[in-house]
Amino acid sequence: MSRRRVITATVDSDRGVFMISVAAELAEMHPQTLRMYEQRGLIAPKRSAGGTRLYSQADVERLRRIQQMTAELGMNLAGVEKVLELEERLERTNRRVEQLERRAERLREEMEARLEEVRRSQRAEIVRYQAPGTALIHQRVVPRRSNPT
Amino acid sequence: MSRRRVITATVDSDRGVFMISVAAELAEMHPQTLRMYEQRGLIAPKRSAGGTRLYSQADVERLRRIQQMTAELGMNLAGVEKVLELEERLERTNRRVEQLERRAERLREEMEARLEEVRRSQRAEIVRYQAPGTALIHQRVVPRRSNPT
DNA sequence: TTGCTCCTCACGTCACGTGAGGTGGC
DNA sequence: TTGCTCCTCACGTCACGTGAGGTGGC
Repeated sequence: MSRRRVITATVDSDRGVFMISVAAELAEMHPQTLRMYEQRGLIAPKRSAGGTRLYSQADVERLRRIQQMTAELGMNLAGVEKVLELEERLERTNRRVEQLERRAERLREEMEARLEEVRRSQRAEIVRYQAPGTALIHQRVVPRRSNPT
Repeated sequence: MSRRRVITATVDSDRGVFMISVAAELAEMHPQTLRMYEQRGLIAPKRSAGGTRLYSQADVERLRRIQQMTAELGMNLAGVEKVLELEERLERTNRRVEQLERRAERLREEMEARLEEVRRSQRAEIVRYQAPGTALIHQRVVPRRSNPT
């Protein structure tokens, strides 16, 4: 039985919490590689007051994505940069598609509702115009007690 | 004055028309590089019956795109491959956005038209239902010659 | 024959990763 | 003091481009 305790901490994914050795281990990279990536502008960790790099959860995830592209796909850093940019653009566009689809659905429903409303008011108008006719008939056939004018 | 004649030929952009030396010159690449790219699966020119590579206009454009990524951006071929794939996906998504926008506009117009149609038919109904009312009034105020029932 | 094509092999260059080496502050 | 951090420099490896070298068919 292991005596190791597992501690789960919930922190803002953008908050710098890991020093370079930890971030490197989490991303399965050499610490020096992380420094190099920063110099190349691929990653921008926070810094402590003393100048120590502090990587956030989001930073580590980005590093793992980079690691995947370089190690598994064999891409160089210029390619990684371009791909990260394109993926971001693609994600934005995908969100736009979803937004448009939702909007179209809402528009359709709204229009349906308005059509229904118009139809209902039309029926109401028909009733209103029938009612005076009926009232007239009643007036003529059955004399009411109170009769104005 | 130059005696060089400029000939403009219009051909299917997917038809193989350039031999490797011409394609290489148009793409500003070394012929050997084109052979390498083919081996790597980045480009797939047609072949003549004798086995000579025949590059289409589309092939040349693709080569120029690759040239831009490798020479200008310094990307390696793994990155080029990934970027080409992502750009294709992005383009498809962009077309989808345009399609959705057009569809939404058409839907809006169509719904507007239907609403208008319902309103018009409603007005028609009102007129039709007012008419008998008016007739009743006339019946009461001015006795008609022919009176059914 | 000339100039292209095809192919394979090999080498130079450059990017990238990583290790060494020296420094400084919890 | 130990173990981390910071930095710069340098070297090994590998991908890529390109040249050489030999072949064959319009």
